[in-house]
Amino acid sequence: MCGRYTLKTKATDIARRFHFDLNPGLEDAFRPRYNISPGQGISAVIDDRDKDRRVPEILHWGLVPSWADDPAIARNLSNARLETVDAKPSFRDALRYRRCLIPADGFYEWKSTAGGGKAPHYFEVEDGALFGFAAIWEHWAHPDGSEILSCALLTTRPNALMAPIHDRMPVILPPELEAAWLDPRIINPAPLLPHLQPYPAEKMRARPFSPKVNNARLDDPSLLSDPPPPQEIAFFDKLL
DNA sequence: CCAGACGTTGTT
DNA sequence: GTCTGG
DNA sequence: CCAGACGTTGTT
DNA sequence: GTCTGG
Repeated sequence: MCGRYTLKTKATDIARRFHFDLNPGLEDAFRPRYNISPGQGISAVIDDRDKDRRVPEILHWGLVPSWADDPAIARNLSNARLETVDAKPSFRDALRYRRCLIPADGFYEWKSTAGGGKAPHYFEVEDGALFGFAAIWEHWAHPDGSEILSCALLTTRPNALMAPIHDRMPVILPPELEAAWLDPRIINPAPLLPHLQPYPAEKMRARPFSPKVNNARLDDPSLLSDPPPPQEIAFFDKLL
């Protein structure tokens, strides 16, 4: 699955890469992040049909279906399986009408170890370049009148690079598909889905990571230079 | 017809 | 074991 | 995703 | 809201 990622690229570079205007007031939302977790507000890019342009949006990571009685259901819906997303009542409308892209420049997956432990690994695309996770979003009206905008990241089977670490991986949009994925005029997503594949392993790289990332309160650049456990380095070296 | 679920991950 | 916080 | 809490009463 | 189970 995908339950943690980074977005450390400068806000102006993110806006340029995904073609949106960086409105004032988004400085904090787009501050460099090294440990983004479910339950937080995350930066997304959507195509606003009325304005006919791409806009940044802050969405709660964890989707709340519009019919939900309790928004706490979001805790279980931070991901949506690509294989079934078009059939699930919780996701179907969002897939048709509310697709979005989540800017990122790396993500974490945990490898279950023999002793029942978890060893984090860090994954990047194209030598650390920005990319977009394929995601869907939804709105939920609170009885008190307030509204929650929320999202779920799509997942799929792992590519060859990820398979030794984990049995799922997030769906990363091929850049040439980004425009169609965001296009709100496309309300039949079926032709898009075959283009969503496990991202090519040869365009990604991976490394074992410091267990400090386990603690979601730690969100600073020192994580990236903190050494991983020696046994995980050894495990990783054997894969090559 | 009404009642009750609706989801993912990991783990067993 | 399960729920909440980050 | 992982980490960490998880409870009451009375009193200050 | 919509689908499934009874």
